[in-house]
Amino acid sequence: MQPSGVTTPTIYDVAERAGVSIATVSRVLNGTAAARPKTYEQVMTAVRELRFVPNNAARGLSQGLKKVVGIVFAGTPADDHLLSVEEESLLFVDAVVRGAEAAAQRLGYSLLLNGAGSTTGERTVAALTGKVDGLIVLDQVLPDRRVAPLAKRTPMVLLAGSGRTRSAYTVRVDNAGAMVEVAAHLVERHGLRRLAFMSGRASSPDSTVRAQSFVQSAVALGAEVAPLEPWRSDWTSGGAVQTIRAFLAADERLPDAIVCANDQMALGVIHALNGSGHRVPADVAVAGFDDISLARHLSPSLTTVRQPSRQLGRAAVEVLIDVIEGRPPTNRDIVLPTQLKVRGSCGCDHLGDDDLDAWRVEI
Amino acid sequence: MQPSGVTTPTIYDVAERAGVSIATVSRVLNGTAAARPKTYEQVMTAVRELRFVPNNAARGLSQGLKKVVGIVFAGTPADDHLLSVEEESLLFVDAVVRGAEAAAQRLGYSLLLNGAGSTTGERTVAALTGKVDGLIVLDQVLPDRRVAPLAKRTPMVLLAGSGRTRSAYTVRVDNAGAMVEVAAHLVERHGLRRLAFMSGRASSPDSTVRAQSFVQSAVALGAEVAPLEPWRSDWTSGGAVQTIRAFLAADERLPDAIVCANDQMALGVIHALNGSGHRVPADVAVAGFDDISLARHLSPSLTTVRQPSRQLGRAAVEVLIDVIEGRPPTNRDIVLPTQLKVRGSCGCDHLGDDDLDAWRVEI
DNA sequence: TTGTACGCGTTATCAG
DNA sequence: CTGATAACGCGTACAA
Repeated sequence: MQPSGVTTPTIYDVAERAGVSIATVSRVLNGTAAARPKTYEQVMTAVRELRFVPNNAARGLSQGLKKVVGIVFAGTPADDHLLSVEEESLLFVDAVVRGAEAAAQRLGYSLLLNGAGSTTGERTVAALTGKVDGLIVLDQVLPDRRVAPLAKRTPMVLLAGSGRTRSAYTVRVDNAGAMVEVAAHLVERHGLRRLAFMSGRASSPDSTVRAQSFVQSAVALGAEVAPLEPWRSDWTSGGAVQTIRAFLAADERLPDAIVCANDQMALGVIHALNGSGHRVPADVAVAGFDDISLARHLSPSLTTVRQPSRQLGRAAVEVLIDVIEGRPPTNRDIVLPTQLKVRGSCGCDHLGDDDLDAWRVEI
Repeated sequence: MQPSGVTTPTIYDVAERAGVSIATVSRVLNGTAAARPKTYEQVMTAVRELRFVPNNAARGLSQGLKKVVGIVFAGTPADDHLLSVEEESLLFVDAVVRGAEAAAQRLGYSLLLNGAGSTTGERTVAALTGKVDGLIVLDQVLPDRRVAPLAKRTPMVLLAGSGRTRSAYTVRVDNAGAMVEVAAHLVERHGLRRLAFMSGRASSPDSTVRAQSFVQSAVALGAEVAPLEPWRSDWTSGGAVQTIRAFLAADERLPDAIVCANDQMALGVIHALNGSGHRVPADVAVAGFDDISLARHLSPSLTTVRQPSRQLGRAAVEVLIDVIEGRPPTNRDIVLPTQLKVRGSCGCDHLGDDDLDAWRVEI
């Protein structure tokens, strides 16, 4: 029964040791009802001596609430042989997870982490249903039309993505608005005309929305944007390096600016450009998206759209738990603000201290 | 009972619909015993129609196995107000978590994520005991002497750290050996004599071991190392920037090389140096530790010690599950290899393509 | 091959 | 204020 051989004390052990019934133990432990001071003490010392910790499985069964929320991200292919290859994961996802974890913990829940392959999303989500009270599903794991049936069975909030799904709660940023700002900055402030947008994986609504909005507003401002497809990459720095190299090998003329769907690709672009003798931002400007923590500490520092990643995770958890506990929020589509962070890679002189103080942490 | 109002079908619903007993349902679902083809089909269609998913709490209670392993990292202070400050988290930890998640999933387990504050480590770990079958505890969450009592109650593996704890399984890298290599490279290959080591948080055995080993071997090679304390930072880029600025403000002479306890600090060091007109590696060489995925795509690319972060997570999960399922490994201290990655920041000409092919991922 | 009935550890409902 | 005892949903001896 306990394969590991270690035996854990149960509430019965505590009750016996304290000379009371299990009901009493349960009550004092949960503060459900007051107990006589003496009884209280007896129970507590028994708990301490036995180092009793309630079995969450039993508690979950009894209460119908496991106090666990799951978060599913696109990333871990089930196939093991791919693991060695895909070493570079999405920093944005990690930040979201951190925020979600902190929020869950604060609200008395735990966070169950779960990667899903490109084809396993639906199955993964469905299976997880038995282990959690609710789910946070990130961009790219579930096509919009798969959401509704799943959301009907389990409290569920979609994090990032298009925001077009009405069947579940959504927490996201205004991708479209952010790209309008980027385009405006590049075209109007820097007078750049020949632009390119490097997309992430095709299955990502986030990437798609950013691309479309960027193209649209750039064109509206009189600039031209290179065809999207050849500029597609895979969200990673390594992938972006490859894409740029392929482009350079084809001996094509570089655009004035390359805007990337995330920071990691922007990094790769800068690296590849530097490696082939091109200067950023002198020869070509580069911008990213996310504002990963390292972005400001690079040379050149990265111009990017700040996305409140941790807060996204946190908001998602808060909404989810509200739903789980029967307080469905009225706002079903929460949109958090973005902020254009103008730094060195677009050609602006970076003052270097934009918000550095915020980074100080006592040792 | 179900605060969210959604009702989930149970095994009884399936049994009724299929016209069999719950025992039969359980058997076909778990493959415990063969069933007549017809019965099998009846059950499976009922399962499909009802979209039945077994309740993990019940299953865990019944079997004494929750199929969940927890991982505890130092990082999320319980205090909410600190969240806004500490935005930069350890990339190494994120990588470990990714590796652990993938491994857990492959072995049929789920990963429960849990941050612990500097003072809450013990309590957090103890409380988690009720939710999981075993725990992975990262560097910095538990002082060595707190490990034994906890490890006695729950299968537990320590990830990173000194490796000095005999009371639990340990998975780590050879920090000391790695630093010997770094020192040798800097002193013998580059002829540098005046060195400095930037530590991470004082509570981290990882940082301490690296520092000690580096100092020792550098001195043995005839170099001198600046006093450790003024060079201490907090693992983050932002912290490192501050440390360097403070140092420069004091108008002290820079060392020939600054070796950092992790890559993020190395990045910050380079950034701060660049910002004050110093050139890396021309004026001062810089090296890191971890080899985060971005390290090779920076300018200059980062010389660092590659640490197999994901594999650490994976190995920890594998060991843990072996213990949980009653197959205690004989090797209680698993040490994974590190590799010195000589790149641009130490002054070596970086060929640029060291292992770039490994980063290609199909889109 | 299948069904009955019990146990897993908690919480919660009732009496007392 | 406290103690029996019935769920909770699933796995599994034990019988048939």
